[in-house]
Amino acid sequence: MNRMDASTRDRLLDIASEVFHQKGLSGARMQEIADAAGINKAMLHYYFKSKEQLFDTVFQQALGQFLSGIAQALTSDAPLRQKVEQYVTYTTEALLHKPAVAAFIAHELQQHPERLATRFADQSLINLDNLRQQLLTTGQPRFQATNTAEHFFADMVALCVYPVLAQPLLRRLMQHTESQYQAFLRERQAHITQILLGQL
Amino acid sequence: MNRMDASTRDRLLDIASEVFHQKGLSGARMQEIADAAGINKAMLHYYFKSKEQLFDTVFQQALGQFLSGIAQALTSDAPLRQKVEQYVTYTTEALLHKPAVAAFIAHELQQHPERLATRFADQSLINLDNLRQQLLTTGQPRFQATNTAEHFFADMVALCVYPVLAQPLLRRLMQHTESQYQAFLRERQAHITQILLGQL
DNA sequence: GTCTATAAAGGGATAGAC
DNA sequence: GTCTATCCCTTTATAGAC
Repeated sequence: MNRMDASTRDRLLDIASEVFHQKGLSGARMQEIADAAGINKAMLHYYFKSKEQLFDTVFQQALGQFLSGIAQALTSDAPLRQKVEQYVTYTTEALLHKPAVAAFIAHELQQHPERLATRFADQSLINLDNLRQQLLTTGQPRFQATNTAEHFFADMVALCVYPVLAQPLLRRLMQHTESQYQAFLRERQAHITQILLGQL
Repeated sequence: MNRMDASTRDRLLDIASEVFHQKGLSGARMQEIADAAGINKAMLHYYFKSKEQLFDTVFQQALGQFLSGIAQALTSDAPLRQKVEQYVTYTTEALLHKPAVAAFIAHELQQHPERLATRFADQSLINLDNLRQQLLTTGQPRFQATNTAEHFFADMVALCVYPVLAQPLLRRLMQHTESQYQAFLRERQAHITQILLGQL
């Protein structure tokens, strides 16, 4: 077999992801990726035409995974609490395995927001109306404010993602070891549901 | 006067900050900074020995401002609600003027957490004991849990910072214009205090 | 598919005139 | 203080042998 091997390509993608997540597009080096994979640059260019193309593949994959967690939670027709728990669990576990991915996406989107265009060209998969409806029908006064769904959504994502994204900072502020901080992040899952929904 | 002009240096720092905040250390180009300042690379190297040194200055300045907001809130002896309001206002306004700085700090610390060392070498300015005490004495059951101060603190920072940091993503998800999103961020100030402290 | 060698461009840094 | 010209290392990308 001499045609491009898909499993090799996937292996290279995984390795490239780690490097890109850590260093970003401009900080990553093709040489470093090749070294980590035990091949040379020429080989890497054989599988991916250019650094740009390799990066795009890595980035769209990371973004896709991140957005799919959101989309699943928002399009689900589960009750509110279950929806939240589902998102919090999914996101926390995903980020615990790839802590650098959140800062990576934020940093790269900062520079090129148009990279999102691909995702939202056809349909805006993510619709807050469903969530808004659920919030309003709780009857809770705090969920009657304007933009209640927008705030609730922003809160939920922020509470899950930021503590991972800012781990280097927060961990030092709290004087936690790495494993203490991981335990802290796990502890937050219940805490986040609590703070968002209270006794509901 | 032929000796290095401090006001020129400050002007260069401001311009360099914008570029570094947007593109990071590895993405920024000395040429671009020089162009934006209307000078040439040689001049830039006259004021700052190297790109590395220019970056360090920019980074430590950004980090210092970010941490000072936290330190002020935590060391203040104001009552809890006032403390929170103070932090939220300070941080929101600061980030509205420099939206890229949050992602910049996160991205650069991800790669070089040791850049924090300078800040925490002598004293750990930031101490959660004071906050913990205030939370416990509210009598509120939800503030009796373990790590209550850590969670409260992480929540507060996350709710303020993440929506700015992830603006390119969230803005598109919510289909807001830039000014709509800014209004949303201002609206969040009251919302964040409310969600953190409730009717307390 | 895999390698070595090298072309080609980019970008940080400095020499030296003014 | 400010500029032009240039050095030189790094890094992407490809040519071409096996």
